[in-house]
Amino acid sequence: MKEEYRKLSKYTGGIYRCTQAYMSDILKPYGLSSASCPYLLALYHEDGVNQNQLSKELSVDKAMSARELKKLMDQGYVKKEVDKKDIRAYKLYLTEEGKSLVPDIRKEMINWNRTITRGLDEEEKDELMRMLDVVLIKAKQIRNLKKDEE
Amino acid sequence: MKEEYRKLSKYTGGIYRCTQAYMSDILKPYGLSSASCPYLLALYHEDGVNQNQLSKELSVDKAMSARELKKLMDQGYVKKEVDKKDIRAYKLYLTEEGKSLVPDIRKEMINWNRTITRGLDEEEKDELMRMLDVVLIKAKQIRNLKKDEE
DNA sequence: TAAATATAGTTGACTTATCAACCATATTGG
DNA sequence: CCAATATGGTTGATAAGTCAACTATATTTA
Repeated sequence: MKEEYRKLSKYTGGIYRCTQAYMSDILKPYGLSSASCPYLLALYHEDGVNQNQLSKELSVDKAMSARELKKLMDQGYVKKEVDKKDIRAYKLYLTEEGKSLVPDIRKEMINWNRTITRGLDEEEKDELMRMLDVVLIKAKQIRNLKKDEE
Repeated sequence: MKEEYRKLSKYTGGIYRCTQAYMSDILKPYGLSSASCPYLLALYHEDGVNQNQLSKELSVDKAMSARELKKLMDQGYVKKEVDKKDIRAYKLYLTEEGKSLVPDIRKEMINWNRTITRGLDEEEKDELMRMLDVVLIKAKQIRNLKKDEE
């Protein structure tokens, strides 16, 4: 990786921040923020998970999830159910209203991703995703390892 | 990109956040934050730039740069000089103290990047960086375009 | 050259995100 | 079984980052 000592985080951070800025504009008319969007998209595909699982899936702190999910519940897009097998935990679901929002948001997200990856062919995009997946898994592993040391 | 509609920002965001968390621990003994680190590394390579140029290079808002650079100046790691050709602007430099910090930080950053990219061979890493570069350039373009519309 | 516009930097209000401490319940191992 | 430990969720404090409004100087153009 030669001189690329700082670039990985420059790239990931930069792309992420541009994405947030863009989506934040797109989501404003829906009364949604760029931070709440990942929750809607994730719950659309995986019902009934709890906040910790969701936080890990999205690589964010569970405190963040607690607050964002509270907003989404207040807006009526997400509902919680106590998990009968573990009364500390909630099972999370989209409401009908929440579900109806997702297709549009998803389209916008696809559109943005397609736009910023013009310049790569389909095969390269697949490669990029595969490699980012490898890197993210590793990065999360180390982060969790560090937490266990404490 | 099939079903990958949300994943690019999941990956970039996730990798970025893990990196921040890791570097934040590493930098604590130096009295530095993960947010100030990019400035030290960037200035080590490119002296005499101004805050706007630096902000663009790092894909952050200039307000962020103003505040982080102020901290670094208070700590004695960065100094400003009024640009004689444009008295609105400052030219930014690392102090000797600032310069002496960089090699260690850089080593840590390289080490982290090497660790999270284990699983990719050298050729793949180069490919990854090249593709992320293409994507970031595009993402920044659109972001700037949007600003001009306003 | 004067007016219009653009650019550099700062600040206040706000969003996004983390960490640490905490409560309550679950799980594990003596 | 029960003590120790782990896990799910919440909250307060704080860091990271954006946006919009502003001041001051530069640049463009009519």
